[in-house]
Amino acid sequence: MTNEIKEKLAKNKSLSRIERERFIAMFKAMGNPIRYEMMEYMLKYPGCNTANIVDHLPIAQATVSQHLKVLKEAELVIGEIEGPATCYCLIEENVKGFKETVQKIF
Amino acid sequence: MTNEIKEKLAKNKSLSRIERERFIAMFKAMGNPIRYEMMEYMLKYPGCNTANIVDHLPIAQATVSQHLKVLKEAELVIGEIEGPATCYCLIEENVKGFKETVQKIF
DNA sequence: AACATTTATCGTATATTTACGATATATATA
DNA sequence: TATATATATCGTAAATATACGATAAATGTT
Repeated sequence: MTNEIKEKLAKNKSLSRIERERFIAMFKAMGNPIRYEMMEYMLKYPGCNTANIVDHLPIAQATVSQHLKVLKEAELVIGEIEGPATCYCLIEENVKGFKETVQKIF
Repeated sequence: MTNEIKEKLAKNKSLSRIERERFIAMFKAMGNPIRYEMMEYMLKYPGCNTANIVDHLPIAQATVSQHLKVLKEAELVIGEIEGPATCYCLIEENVKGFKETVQKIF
């Protein structure tokens, strides 16, 4: 089987209900300017903490925390407790998976 | 200049404010299960009309029309009037552009 | 011109999202 | 143990999204 055919088959492989829901939740999570900015910030400053993000954005700390929760629930981002602070990073594997799925779909 | 370097530069090229807003609007538009389903349906049945989409979904015609408006405003979809009906298609160029941008970002 | 068909828009109810201040929680330090 | 610091959660107000039925608008047909 040629690689071309393999690729076509791969492109046709549809997502399970769960995968699909997670994929859509990722779109939704990134479809907000504040959260999009957060993603970019974490890409640029991996391991940044909540305070860093708050300083970088024009919204209150409580709101930042809420947006972080959305990104965490979408499994795009992980927060690791480090002392009294929480350090945030993109979940590279999942971001990669998201990007791959975007290529397959549409 | 090697292709590798060209690619890296391309990856660093950031979006203008307008491009960025459009990109985020696309995420938002696709971050809804009904609209996501519509996109898939149009991919499968390019040129389908509103009635086809209504038949395929569990929501009222008015709501379908509203969701179509969102996809149109996000420039992901175009509707061409054909007699009394409107035929819908993905805007392939923009979908392609979206996919490319997703690769560049994150 | 009257009527049927198809889609968009209007008005509106409900749900969800977004934002904030206040407060709770959790950890580090004095 | 008390205090300071960092973050999450709660309660809530306001904005936006989602859904519907009713109706308008646009086109094709008789």
